[in-house]
Amino acid sequence: MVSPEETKPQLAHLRNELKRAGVKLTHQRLEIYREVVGSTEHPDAETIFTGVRDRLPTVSLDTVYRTLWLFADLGLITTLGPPRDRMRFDANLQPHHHFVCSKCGMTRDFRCEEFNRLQVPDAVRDFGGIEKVQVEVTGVCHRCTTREGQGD
Amino acid sequence: MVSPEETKPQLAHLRNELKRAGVKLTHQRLEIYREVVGSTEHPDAETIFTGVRDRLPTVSLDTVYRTLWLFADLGLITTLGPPRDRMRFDANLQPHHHFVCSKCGMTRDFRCEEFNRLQVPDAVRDFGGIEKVQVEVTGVCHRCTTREGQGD
DNA sequence: CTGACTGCAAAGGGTTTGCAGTGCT
DNA sequence: AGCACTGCAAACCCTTTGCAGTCAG
Repeated sequence: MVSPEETKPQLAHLRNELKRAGVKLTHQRLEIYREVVGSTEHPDAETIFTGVRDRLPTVSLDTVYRTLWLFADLGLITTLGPPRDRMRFDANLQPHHHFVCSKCGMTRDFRCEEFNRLQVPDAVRDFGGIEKVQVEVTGVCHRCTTREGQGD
Repeated sequence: MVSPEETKPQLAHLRNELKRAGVKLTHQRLEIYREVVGSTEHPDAETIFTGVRDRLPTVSLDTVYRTLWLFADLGLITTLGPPRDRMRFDANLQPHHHFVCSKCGMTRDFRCEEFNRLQVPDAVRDFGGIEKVQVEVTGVCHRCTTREGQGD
């Protein structure tokens, strides 16, 4: 958690972006924003929900979801990993890396010897034992690029 | 899809591993294995389900799930991305990379200038436009390492 | 004031589980 | 023949949606 002082400049950013998007700055949005910005872990909706309950006793979980997605749409936060609506399986046991489409979730393997040899910084070892190092390239696949702009 | 010929040596591997684990090689497991190994995309359970229906007209979706998780437990396949499926949010907009615990899903950011400068192979551009390149380090965090072996 | 926002509750969709019949070893 | 495995259906959990009252601008 971060002290209120530190998040002040970020709150100005929130105010700005919401105004620019033409949406209202509500008490809920303010507190949810403070909660997610103040957390260095990568909270799920429920964690945010629990975290803001002290300050917003009547807030509901679905408002947390709606608000977080609003922030994500405005570019104030991002989501972790590919759009993971379903579990996906991978029979490729060789070292490889991924290209993931941020629109549709399409995932393709590619091989790269250079990436296979990546050395992780020592500090990362403080988190735990390392099993695998994979590069994830995010972008928009050709199909989604083509579809863009024309009526879905 | 891959021709039956190509998957033959892999099937021997399946037979081996199942025997070693003391579980039976059933018709369903064989076909599901062929389906997932024969796919270079990263199919979800439903896709596998549809794919094996021709050969297994009465198979059920839950058997597909059980079988895929069995394979994953035996190390015959892996799953894509972190283990659990709650959506997680990230307020860190700076370029950064992730350490992810494969047991509990705990995710931590780390910064690495060298990783920020990674050049992706040209061939990857054929998949689509590139927005972001992130390194994902998978391992087991200290907490899970400590818990290992002792009764949860 | 007024339209956007919230809270409630119920629906939705992917995944898992309990149970009894089936079939492989 | 025994026992793991499968299919069925219902349960489960996270997430989204429709609606009516509420609040920011």
